[in-house]
Amino acid sequence: MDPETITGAIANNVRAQRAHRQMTLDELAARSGVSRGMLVQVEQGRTNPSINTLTRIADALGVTVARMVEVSDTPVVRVVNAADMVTFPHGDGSAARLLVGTDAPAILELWDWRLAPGEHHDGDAHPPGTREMLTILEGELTLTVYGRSHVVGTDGAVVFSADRPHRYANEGERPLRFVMVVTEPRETPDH
Amino acid sequence: MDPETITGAIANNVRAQRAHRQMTLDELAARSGVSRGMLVQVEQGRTNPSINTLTRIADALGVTVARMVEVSDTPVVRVVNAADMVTFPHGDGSAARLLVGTDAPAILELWDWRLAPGEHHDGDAHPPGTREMLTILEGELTLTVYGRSHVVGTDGAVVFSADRPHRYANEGERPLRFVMVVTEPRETPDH
DNA sequence: TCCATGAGTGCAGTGTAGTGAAACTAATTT
DNA sequence: AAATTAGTTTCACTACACTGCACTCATGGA
Repeated sequence: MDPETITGAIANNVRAQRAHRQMTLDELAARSGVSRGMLVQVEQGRTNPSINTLTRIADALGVTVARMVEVSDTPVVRVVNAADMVTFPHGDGSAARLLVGTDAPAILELWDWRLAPGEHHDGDAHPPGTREMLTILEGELTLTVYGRSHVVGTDGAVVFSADRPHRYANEGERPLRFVMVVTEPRETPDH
Repeated sequence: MDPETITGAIANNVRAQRAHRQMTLDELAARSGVSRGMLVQVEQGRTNPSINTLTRIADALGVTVARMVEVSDTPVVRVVNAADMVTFPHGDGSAARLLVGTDAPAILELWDWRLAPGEHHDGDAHPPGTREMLTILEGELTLTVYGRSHVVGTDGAVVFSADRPHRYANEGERPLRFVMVVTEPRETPDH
């Protein structure tokens, strides 16, 4: 991502937020403690603000810093056929399919998991903030997070923070199938 | 929001991302163009990086800048039993079940939908930024967004922007069941 | 017409982000 | 032992973000 894209997004966001609140440059300057001249430069994308400056501006506008640096993209409808999906074989009768995923503005992945009886999978510790949400289509899942185990039955659901190591296990006697949603940073071993 | 909170979040995020990719400081420095000494300071939250620096680091790690500055609050493990879920009956043989949901920092809901043949559901126009992601467990879904229809077969998946009116329809002859994820990254920017 | 308000520019001065290199730990490894 | 690798600190130096103030240029009332 080009740094100018970010500063441009910041420019748009700051200006839009300020306009939305009908604040003048002087008001925002007084409220944020950032000089008016600097605000002009930020709103024109002609500077390279520090986190400190950005934080003060975001606070004065009542929004999060994350929103300030969000690049608005144009979403479209994307259909993924079953034949095009990536499948990660994991054992005999076990596999994980990445159904569909996005990476902006919020990273989301939708997975279809199958675990044969006795099988398990150890998930990596995702970056802080990562959450996983899943529902059991058939069978019974034993989820271990934070050193504690939770049993989720068929049609049950669970949401948890995945920034720690965690394990999915099929300790039952029937095949296990569940759909999982992963949100937050993704773990593609890119380039 | 305290600037130190942001720099602390950046520190955690950068360190977690780098560790997850098993990159050394030298590798990240070479890839990002940010000096190794600076990276150490960033990862310790002892500096006030500029957007330019942040962008280069985020790029080298393959994540968005917005994610770098996100403050992660840690939700606990929450298991929802099938008996406790809220079901919205929708017709004969049709129903939507809210499996599990969160509302901070981003709204995330997991739904289990069933539509009998001939049934349909019109979704409201969600706030800007809302996305829906779903996969078909059985049957065939006809999704209409932006005035255009898309047919998604069993095991297929689709992601689309839900800030416009949209319709789920079962135009097939078999029962339709699909799991849907609704995400709304931003709360309404007012007050 | 004068006056007020808001947006934007220009500039000297200051603080500090950021660099590059060197040197120091503390684990591995040969 | 010696050599390697990764993390951390220190230091001098440069670049520029940021401030504060004083301007100009609009628009819009009284």
